[in-house]
Amino acid sequence: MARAATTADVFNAVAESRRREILDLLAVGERPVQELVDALGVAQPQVSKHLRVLRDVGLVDVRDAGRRRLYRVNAPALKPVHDWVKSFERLWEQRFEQLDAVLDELKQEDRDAQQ
Amino acid sequence: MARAATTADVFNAVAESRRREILDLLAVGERPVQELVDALGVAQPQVSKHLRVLRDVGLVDVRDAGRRRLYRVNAPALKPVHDWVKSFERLWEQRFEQLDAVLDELKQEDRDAQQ
DNA sequence: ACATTACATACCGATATGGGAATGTGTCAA
DNA sequence: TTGACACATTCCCATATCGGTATGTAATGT
Repeated sequence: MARAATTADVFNAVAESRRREILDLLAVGERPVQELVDALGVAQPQVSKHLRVLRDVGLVDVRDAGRRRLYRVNAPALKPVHDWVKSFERLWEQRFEQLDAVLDELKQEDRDAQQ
Repeated sequence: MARAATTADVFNAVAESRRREILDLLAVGERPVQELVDALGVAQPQVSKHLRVLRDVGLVDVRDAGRRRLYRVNAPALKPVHDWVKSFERLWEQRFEQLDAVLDELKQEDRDAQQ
């Protein structure tokens, strides 16, 4: 065995920053490949390959329009990521509350010290 | 150039399913390495290496306890992922609303047909 | 028909990655 | 002190992945 296949799932597809950039651009609306190439400053084959990965995991859909191909985000495919991360939300809110408590305490001590 | 370094950021750290499993286990509470090894059924060195990656991106903290090392989640490190995904929330809710609308429409047609 | 445009795919090379096995390091127990 | 235990690190290997370049393919324009 060796490295596990990574482009096979949404988490890995999204792990690549270029692909996140692509999704960010498509979040605004449908776009042809060339626009993405221009916006990203990346060579066309690279963009097509990233789009291929995104398509394979269902993160984007395509539509033919003459000799261009219009890509768009399929947002619901991100739900697994959202749900997983959300399960930790409680934990970090807890953390921030604790931090707030500590800060309040420090302020209080500060006031006490000044009297 | 070649492949980009991937373990360097939170998105990639979390892209590996084993590491997500580790975080899930640690979400419950602090645990020594051996417990993770048992729970995951993975060899100890592999677990230690995954923990190393998680530590490097700040997703977990360690605490020495005798000859054991207790790991715990540092949830706030997940916020960048949460925030990014959340920016797409609006899009998929929109999608679901559209789906609901279509379903309602179909139901209506169904009722109409039965009359 | 031919050139051009818009994409996709194939191929190549460099490198990062994960698993396995072996080894190193520090701590506790007898 | 010696052995056992808990964990980290190192080395090796197979492979996936990314970028770059070249090529294939389909649609449009002349």
